[in-house]
Amino acid sequence: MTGLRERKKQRTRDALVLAAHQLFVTQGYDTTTVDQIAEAVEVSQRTFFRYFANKEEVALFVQDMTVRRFFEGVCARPLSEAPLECLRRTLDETWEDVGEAIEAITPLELYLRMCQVIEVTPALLAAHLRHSLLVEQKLVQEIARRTGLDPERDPRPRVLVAAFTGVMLSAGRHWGLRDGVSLEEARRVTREHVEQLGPALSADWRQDR
Amino acid sequence: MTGLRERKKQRTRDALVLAAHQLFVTQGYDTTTVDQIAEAVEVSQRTFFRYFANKEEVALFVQDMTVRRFFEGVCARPLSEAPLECLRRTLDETWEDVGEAIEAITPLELYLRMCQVIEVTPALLAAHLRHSLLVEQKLVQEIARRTGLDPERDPRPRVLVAAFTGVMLSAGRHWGLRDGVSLEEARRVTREHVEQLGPALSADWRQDR
DNA sequence: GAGGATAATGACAGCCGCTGACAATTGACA
DNA sequence: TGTCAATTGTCAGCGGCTGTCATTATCCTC
Repeated sequence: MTGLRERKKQRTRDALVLAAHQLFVTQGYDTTTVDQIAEAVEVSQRTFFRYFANKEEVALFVQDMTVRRFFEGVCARPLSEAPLECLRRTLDETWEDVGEAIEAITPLELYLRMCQVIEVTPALLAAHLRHSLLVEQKLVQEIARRTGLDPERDPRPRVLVAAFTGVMLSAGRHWGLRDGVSLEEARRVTREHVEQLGPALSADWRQDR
Repeated sequence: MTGLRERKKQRTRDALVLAAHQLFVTQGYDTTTVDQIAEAVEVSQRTFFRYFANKEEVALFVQDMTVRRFFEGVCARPLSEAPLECLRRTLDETWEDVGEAIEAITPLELYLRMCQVIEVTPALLAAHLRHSLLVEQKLVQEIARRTGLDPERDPRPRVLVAAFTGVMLSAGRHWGLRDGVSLEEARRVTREHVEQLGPALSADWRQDR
């Protein structure tokens, strides 16, 4: 099914991601040069840029994959579910799959530490937010499709998705900036945040949680 | 009150912002070099980088100012208002002030066109999102202060602010990517989106708007 | 299994964003 | 007016990124 050429490319790409992650995590993103990454994999700098459009991309490669998985999960849900419910359920059910997909490329612990690097590196944080926005737009299209609304005219798909992804990013950030990070902890924090979406918007916060 | 030196700096900064905006709007962000901006104001490239940390900063200078105004508006509101209400009211009441503040630096129409450039330029969009995130964090602190909650423990300030700014960014984007842009239109679109925050989260979208 | 078509890589040159260092100029203030 | 501090220009240089072209490696067919 896959020729030698194809497999070799895959291996090079994975090696670049792995080497980059290790360098970023140990010595920081800004202080790591593309030359160092390329050298670690024994390819030329030019080759690196044939695999990744820029330095950010290799740092966000795994991250982007997880987000893409989430989107695909949403698309696969039954149409009977209400929009918000659909997003929430997908979140709950994609978690294990994503964990496996990550470990196919890089050790889980390395990825988790990379998440922290992303949060504290302005350039990466910015790129991460932009990438999330792209998926957000695709999500709007999907929610509109599911509900049969025109995404250009009815603001509700936009509003729902914007609020939801805003909260998810916030949760991810809150989790990533803590000391101990684990997939389970991420899941817990994210769920907690999404659950608070309704209460937080209510007029009165008097009642204790 | 201000010495000659001070005034000169102010003038140089404004001139750089203005020249940059004009160049960005007419020939695009990526194709405009810092050298061109510096040359238009007749300063050295090195001087440009003494006024702005990077090329993005000059492009987002006015934008950032408006966001900062909004934040200050929130801080000035009476404590009696509920969190969401406070954000909504601030939005409604800062609009004219912001318009004036913009025109003190650059023609309004130029700024509006610059907003569109930001939306279609990946690097600027990313930086814009990151800057918004910084303000988001400050907003969380402020909302927590107003409600007397611990922003580290209670997720509601985070969740509310994340949802709110997410929707605002989405509204801004929806507005900026249209053909005709005006301040009034922006206000209308933003208000509409924020108003839909509650309905969009409800389980059932059956009822027509 | 030899051949040519095609794809991946390396080497090189060069642009642009950005920074450090130092000297020259300009405004502030006694 | 002279001294001090702030602002600026110049220059050298690094790192991200791209175009180009020759070289090498895989693929496919006969």
